[in-house]
Amino acid sequence: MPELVEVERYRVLAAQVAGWRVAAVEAPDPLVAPDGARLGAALTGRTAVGARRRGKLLLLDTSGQTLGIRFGMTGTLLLDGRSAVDGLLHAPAPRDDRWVRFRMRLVRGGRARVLALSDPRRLGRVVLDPDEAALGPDAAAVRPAELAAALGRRRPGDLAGPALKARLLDQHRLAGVGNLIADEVLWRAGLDPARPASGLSPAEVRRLHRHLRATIVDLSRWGGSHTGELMAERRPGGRCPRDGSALRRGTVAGRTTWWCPAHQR
DNA sequence: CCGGATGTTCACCT
DNA sequence: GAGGTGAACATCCG
Repeated sequence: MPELVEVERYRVLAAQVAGWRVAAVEAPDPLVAPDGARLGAALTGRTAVGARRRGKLLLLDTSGQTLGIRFGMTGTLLLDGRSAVDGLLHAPAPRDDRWVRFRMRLVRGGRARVLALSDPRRLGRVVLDPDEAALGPDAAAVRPAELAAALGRRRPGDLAGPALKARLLDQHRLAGVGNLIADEVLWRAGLDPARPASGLSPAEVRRLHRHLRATIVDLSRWGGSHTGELMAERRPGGRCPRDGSALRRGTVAGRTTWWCPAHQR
């Protein structure tokens, strides 16, 4: 379920344990939390300091090392058994205890809280000191010049080059945009997902930037990546909410992509 | 039973 | 080296 919009909610949730001391760590799934023993040893006894986010990566700083959580497609963060996205979920509700792949008990003044990762599909990852520098600028705060840089410049002799959507999804260049946000942004900006990214005019880059930022604000307010205007039409027979054209479905950058052939150019 | 899924990574092409 | 494609990961859902 998580793209940047969801992970930001997780960050707010995780920030609640700032000042609490880690009393115990459970990492029973070696796929999701490789080297769980080292994780426990590093974190136990440390105090949580604060929570940050870069793209889809959640970072929990402690008095020792930093805990990094990636949520994959179906991961959800729980605090005391409750999710930050309860009632807004598109993915299965985190009701099943079998889906808890990582759990941390924190204490302060005789009270205890539990921060946990629920992830049915087990594509999430829990690691120590993740490489934050490998991620591009955060999409929620990206500036126009940074977006232009992320799209890349046309090199002499290049006729085509990578697709616009592929660049938006490339976490090394721009962090936080996932498949649903990408389609929503491109639909709003009236840009064809398969267009060469380096072929955008300066005016188109500014338009894309404006819609990227506005989309993230809107989806955050409305409740998640799946609350976009295009979302309801991502189905056979779906029509463009703007002009009523039949939407197209295809594969761009290896992901299922929906777009309006009439107004996305 | 089958197809698809909000992500990342890797092998293998061109 | 750069991009694209497809598979893999493992599980649930419609």
